[in-house]
Amino acid sequence: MSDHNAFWADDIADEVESRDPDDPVVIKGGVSPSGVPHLGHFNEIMRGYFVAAVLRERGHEVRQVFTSDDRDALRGVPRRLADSDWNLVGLGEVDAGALGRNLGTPYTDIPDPFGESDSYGAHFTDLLARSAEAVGVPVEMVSNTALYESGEFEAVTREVLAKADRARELLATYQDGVGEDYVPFMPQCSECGRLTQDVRGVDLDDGTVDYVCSGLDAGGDHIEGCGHEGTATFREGKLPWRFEWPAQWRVLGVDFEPFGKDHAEGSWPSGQEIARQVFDTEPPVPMTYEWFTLDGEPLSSSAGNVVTVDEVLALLEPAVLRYFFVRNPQRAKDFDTERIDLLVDEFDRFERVYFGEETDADLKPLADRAYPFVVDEVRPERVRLPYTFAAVLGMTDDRDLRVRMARNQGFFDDDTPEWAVEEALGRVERARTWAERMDNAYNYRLQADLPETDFDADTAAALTALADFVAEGHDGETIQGQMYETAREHGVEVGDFFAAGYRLFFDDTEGPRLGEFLGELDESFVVKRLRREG
RNA sequence: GGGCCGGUAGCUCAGUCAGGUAGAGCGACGGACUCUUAAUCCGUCGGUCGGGGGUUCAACUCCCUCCCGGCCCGCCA
Repeated sequence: MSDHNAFWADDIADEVESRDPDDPVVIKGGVSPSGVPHLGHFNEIMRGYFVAAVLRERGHEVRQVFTSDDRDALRGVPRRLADSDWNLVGLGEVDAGALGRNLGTPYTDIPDPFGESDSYGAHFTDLLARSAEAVGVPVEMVSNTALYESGEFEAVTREVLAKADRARELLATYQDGVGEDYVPFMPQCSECGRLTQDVRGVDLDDGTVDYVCSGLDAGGDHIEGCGHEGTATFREGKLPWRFEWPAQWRVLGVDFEPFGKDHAEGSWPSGQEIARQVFDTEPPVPMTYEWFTLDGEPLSSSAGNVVTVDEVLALLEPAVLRYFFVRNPQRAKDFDTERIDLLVDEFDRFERVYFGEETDADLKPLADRAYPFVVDEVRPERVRLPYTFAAVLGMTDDRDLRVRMARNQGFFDDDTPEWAVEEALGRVERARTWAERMDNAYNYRLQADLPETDFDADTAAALTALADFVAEGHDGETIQGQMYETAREHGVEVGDFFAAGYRLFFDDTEGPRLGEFLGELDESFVVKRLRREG
């Protein structure tokens, strides 16, 4: 990153431009469809998205492609999966045994455990593609398996096998355990479908390798092969990751690629050199991003600590999610589901700074630059209800009541466009979902029916008196004040009196600012409820 | 052991690249609203910028060193 711009994507774009690339500029990301795609995987898409957006704004034609590295072998069975509707399920709910028998087999050759897609790989690739769509990021999905099968990878495969000695020496400087017999190709066994590392001979003219199906190492474990001895073409197998990655750069003409910090010191340095010395191609502009944590813990598909984009979008708008990726990629960010309100408020502030509705000299340059890429459309008339206020509105299902309450607080007026009201109400739904999932201080539900109660005589009398007061017609603030008066007049502790009110309306001991909340409700309903008549 | 990236207020983070007297939001605390009851407004408190050394008139910023955390060096985004 040469220059210093307010927005990191401009630094990258500068560097891409300095190489004077041919149009279209190609931006790539990629993951193995190993399991439930989660928020962390979205780095691969969102980092590219912003760079693509900046480059397009500068007049370039840009392709944002995403490789599903779906010829990778299943190395372990994840603890949790997701069906095509994003329902997270444990292993017990699918045929786990079938998955276990497919260890060592490419994802595209494993049946979809849900029986819906063509394969395990296709299933999870599809989920990721739909996530990108939901966030409004158009990416071209490219199947790695398809690249092999169609022959698009055949030339690079031949190239690396022709230079096998150099490839081996090169890799050995980056990794231990690369021995004399190392061959940079993993054929797929024609009998059992597993990949194997055991290549016995290479025929460059025929484009084939002879192998023994003796399995492959996965972490500390070894996945057994079936022992079959056979011959595979260059299309029937795959390059090891360290070679496959630079091969993708070459075949797809990649100009920029972001990657996680796990690759920063491993695959990237070797990949650069392999690209230049084996594939005779210049590696893309790189960018390392830090990993997110989820509620302070590492995201992990295998451990099941994941939050999917689908889940995130149930809690906040796509624009807020995009904003999450605007911040410094070099720093580890925590996605704190307990405090979604803070993230959303931060976005709202970012937006106000952009529109000049709030002053923040530090934030202003970033807001000016990045905000238009975060929203679908720059619209000054939009209405953003503070997230926790939206959660308060979510205590009732009554749409009119929600609108009235927001109006009374000055968020809507006669000039508010209908679309702005709709979007604001959309946040109410999300905040409601949040309150329920977190079961937090906003998870109160206005009770349609009279809850079970057990009040002493004084409290009952005080409630009846308050009912009479409400029946006279007062606004919320006045009712709030009167509650203190009424409690004292009847010798009831103020706290106990509020608790009684919360019991009646929310069937709980706590809740929102009660008097003002009641002031928004239908008067006859409030009076009846205070009299415990229904 | 070696390497990369981080370590700034209780929390989340800007600021470090071009050295010039520490910033924001949230929280906490206090106050206002005839009112202890989570939506509003005002105010206050709050940091030896991980520790130490060096360069400089001047260091959060540059150099060295140490500590802590994550990651990589095991064909795993």
